Amino acid sequence: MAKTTIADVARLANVSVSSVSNLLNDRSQRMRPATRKRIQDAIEQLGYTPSFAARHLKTGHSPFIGLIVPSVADPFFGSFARYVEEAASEKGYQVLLGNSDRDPEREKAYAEMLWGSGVRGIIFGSSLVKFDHLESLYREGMQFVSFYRSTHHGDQFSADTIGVDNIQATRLLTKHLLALGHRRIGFISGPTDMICRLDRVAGYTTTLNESGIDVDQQLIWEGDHPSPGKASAYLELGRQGAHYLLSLPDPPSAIIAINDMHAFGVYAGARDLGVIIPDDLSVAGIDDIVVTDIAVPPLTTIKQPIHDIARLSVERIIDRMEGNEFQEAIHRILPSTLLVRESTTNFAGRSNH
Amino acid sequence: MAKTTIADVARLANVSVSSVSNLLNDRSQRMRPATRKRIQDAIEQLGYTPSFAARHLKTGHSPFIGLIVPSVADPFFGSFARYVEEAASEKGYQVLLGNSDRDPEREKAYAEMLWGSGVRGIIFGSSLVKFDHLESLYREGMQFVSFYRSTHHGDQFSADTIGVDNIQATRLLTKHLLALGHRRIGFISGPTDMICRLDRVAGYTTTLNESGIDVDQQLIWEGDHPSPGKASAYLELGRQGAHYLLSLPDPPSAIIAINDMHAFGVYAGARDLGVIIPDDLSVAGIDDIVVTDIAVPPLTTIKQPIHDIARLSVERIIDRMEGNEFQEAIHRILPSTLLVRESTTNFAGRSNH
DNA sequence: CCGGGCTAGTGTATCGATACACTAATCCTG
DNA sequence: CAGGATTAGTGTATCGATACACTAGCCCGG
Repeated sequence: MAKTTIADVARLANVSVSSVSNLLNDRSQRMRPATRKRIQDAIEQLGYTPSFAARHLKTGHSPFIGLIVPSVADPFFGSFARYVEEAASEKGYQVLLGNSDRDPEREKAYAEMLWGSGVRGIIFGSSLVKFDHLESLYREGMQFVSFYRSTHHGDQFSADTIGVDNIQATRLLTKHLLALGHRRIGFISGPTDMICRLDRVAGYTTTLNESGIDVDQQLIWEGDHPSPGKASAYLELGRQGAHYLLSLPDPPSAIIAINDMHAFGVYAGARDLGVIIPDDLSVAGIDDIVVTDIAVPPLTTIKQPIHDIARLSVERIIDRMEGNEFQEAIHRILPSTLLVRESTTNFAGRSNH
Repeated sequence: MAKTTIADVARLANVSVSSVSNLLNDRSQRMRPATRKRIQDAIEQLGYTPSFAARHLKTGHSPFIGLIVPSVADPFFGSFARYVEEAASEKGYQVLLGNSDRDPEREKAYAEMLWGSGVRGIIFGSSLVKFDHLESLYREGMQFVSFYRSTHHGDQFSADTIGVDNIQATRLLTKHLLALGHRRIGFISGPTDMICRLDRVAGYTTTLNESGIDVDQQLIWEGDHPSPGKASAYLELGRQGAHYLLSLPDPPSAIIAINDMHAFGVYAGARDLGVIIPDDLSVAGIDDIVVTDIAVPPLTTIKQPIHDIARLSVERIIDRMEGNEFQEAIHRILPSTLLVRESTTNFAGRSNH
């Protein structure tokens, strides 16, 4: 019951605590195999595990990384969290999870708690347009890696960013729909307080412009902030957006939603109004969350390489924490791919109404 | 950049470190208001935050709780994790997340890492039938609370269990389907290595028996373990199960799936075979995950009070960690409710084939 | 056979907070 | 006004590991 310490091991193995410590920290090059074995046996016998608290107190760093996402109840971030945890645990790190609901105050409070707990690196699963609230922590030495922040908008400090090209994502979707003959394409966005969202809107508008189509601002629906904590909030927003767009005098024949949850909300909204997908309306999302391919109809979407992103994020944050502090920030963009499924189809002309 | 310590504060406020520590730990009853203010000002001025590592080393406990779930990529556990984190952070605790894939080895390894990190309490989001692999940790003083483990099967030690009555859950579903006229009701279970699953199967079989219907073992499909890490694994299992059950010489007219993800797999499997839900086949799940009500058709399911369960779990684990160690284990069952939606309907007689 | 260099370790101050045993100064109370 | 009780603190050993400055013993060259 009483915790066994490094001293207990040293006593049993008849060596000094220093030697045990050296072995534990891979500084045992110049140690006789016999001695090494004695120590290892003692560790085994006592079931000794080092105290991270003591180690942390002495060395100043802990085997923890922070992960802040809007909400793990969102299937997309749930998957992301899962991969982050997996990669971290392979490297001997543990993940402290925080849900921010995209609230800068909560993000800041959380990050500060983490700092107090000895965490020196945080992965953000999503980022607000402004990063200012984290500047003071950065000054103290906290390291950041941010997923989902494709472009850097003159931040005051250097955080790694890893993600997909969000502009490219909506560009692919918009081109796909244009190729199917759609000309009035709606966009359901939610609040554009995050960089990924701004980029996604931009990809949509620039692609339309390049194709000689004027962007009709009426076709861009920007929802309010959802009430925090409700996993179904995005569905509801998508539904509201669909109601709005489909009730326009000249409604769109296709809708791009900012993510798959919003897209499924569009499914519900369309059903409310008796609009059939894909016959009357093509719908596309982004993320490829777990249920997209068994939805009815299966959802056309953009698949993000979130497994790779998670692993890379973990590698980077550990690199940064383990000392190579003043290296340049990296801004890595990984490719995303268009998955064409049955929710998008050829524009069949304006249905009679 | 250099961390400010309790000694810095004491120096600035012209008191001893003991006094600062006393203030920080609410032992300042007998301290002059003026002194208290001096200390508080010094803390403010220096931006001092206590080192959790040092505190932990001295006191033996840390502000962390562990949360082990099969996978946060599963929307159900994602929601659960979200609520656990919320409740914990309100109480000043942080959540360390682990994904076990229901592998006892991984559970054990994870729990031991947590112990080494100073974590003295773990919430399990799901539990394996056997808890033996955790016994040695329990001996050392680790506390456990387990969600989803409705009955206690003679464990060697006392862990709190909080959850829903899984027997009752499938009982409600089975009765509902019987009331609709269904007599051949299939059950898709996945491996029955977890208590909640055993209970769910039991609720189904006993209810059938009580109604004078012989349980046809052919109608119970037990899938293999899914490949770890794949969020879509349950969908695939449900699909396989549906293929099997619907290809029987005398197929069921209704299927209960062990959870909603499996149920959506049944949706996919039914579609593969041209079976229409609910006309040809009624389907019901358990969990009420986020997309159930916008599925086509919306899924009849059992809603678990997972928000309450999460909060209660956090309260209990903190209680247990904070010393009242040898209190009795509690076994709390919270009510779950049947949500009837459009995926279940009256048995219409055997469709011609 | 002396001394420099190497091997295989050892001894101990230290990280930052806490807990417990102290004590100086003041206040009663008989 | 002696002396016990109370108030408002203080001093320091301690938690468990690490880092760095040591050193005992041996080898080998000159």
